[in-house]
Amino acid sequence: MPEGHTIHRLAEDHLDRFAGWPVRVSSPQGKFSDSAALLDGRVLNGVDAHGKHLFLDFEGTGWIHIHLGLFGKLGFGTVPAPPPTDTVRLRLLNDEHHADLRGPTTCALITGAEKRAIHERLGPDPLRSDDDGERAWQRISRSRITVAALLMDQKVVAGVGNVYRAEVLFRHGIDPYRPGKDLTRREWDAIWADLGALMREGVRNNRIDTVRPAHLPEAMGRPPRVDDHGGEVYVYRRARQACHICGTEIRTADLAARNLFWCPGCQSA
DNA sequence: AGCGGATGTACAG
DNA sequence: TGTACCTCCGCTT
Repeated sequence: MPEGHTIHRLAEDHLDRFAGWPVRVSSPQGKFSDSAALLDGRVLNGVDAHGKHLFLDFEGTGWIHIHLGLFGKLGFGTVPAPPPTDTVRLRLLNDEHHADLRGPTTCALITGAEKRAIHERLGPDPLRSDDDGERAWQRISRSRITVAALLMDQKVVAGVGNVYRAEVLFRHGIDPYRPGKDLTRREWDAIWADLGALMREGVRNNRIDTVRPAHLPEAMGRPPRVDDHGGEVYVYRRARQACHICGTEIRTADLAARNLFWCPGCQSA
């Protein structure tokens, strides 16, 4: 259940467990069998992550491109690996570890050129150290689209999903329906910096917490909810409950087929 | 047992 | 804008 922090964490986890050595590659479910046969026994050279896209570099063969979509999961374990169930799209295995991929939107063997094309259609990622928010600002500041929709558009910012969207707009007191062009440069710079900090914390903890880093107002110290997703949040999935800061009922609405959450008391147009 | 949802995206019209 | 796709989990019967 992935936003960008999950993918960057998975990249690190693959690097730690599999890089530098030959990897046994298989597709128990069958949908990736042809590519798995080409990859089996090759050395994993490195990994990359951009937004919600994960890339694994196999010596002399190409990249495995993984996108988890809404349901995809990657699970790690030690050896001996249990018999794979019939939903395991991809299994990686070495002398110490295994990794099972289930339910991804994408699991494909691609070339370097194809990988470059994917990077080109993604916006800057708050977790990629060479990226900055400038390109995103160019689009946001000229757009009549709502900031809530812009934040979810991976061509504008890569890696933000429904939880970080809701939480970052809450933290900065911005009504989700405000058009991008009505954001100030100062507001955007603060959002971009905060996304970087929150998402780095997300990579470290492997979950989304929006209590820390606590460079926002003291009032934010009130006890937040531990959501089903396992993190501490202020508005995400808190519809009709009282805002932890002002007591107003948290609202929810459908926006582009996703559930939006915000506090009408704290977030202004 | 069967349903509805869920941290997502792509495509059709 | 609607729909299809991938899987799992928790709730209802």
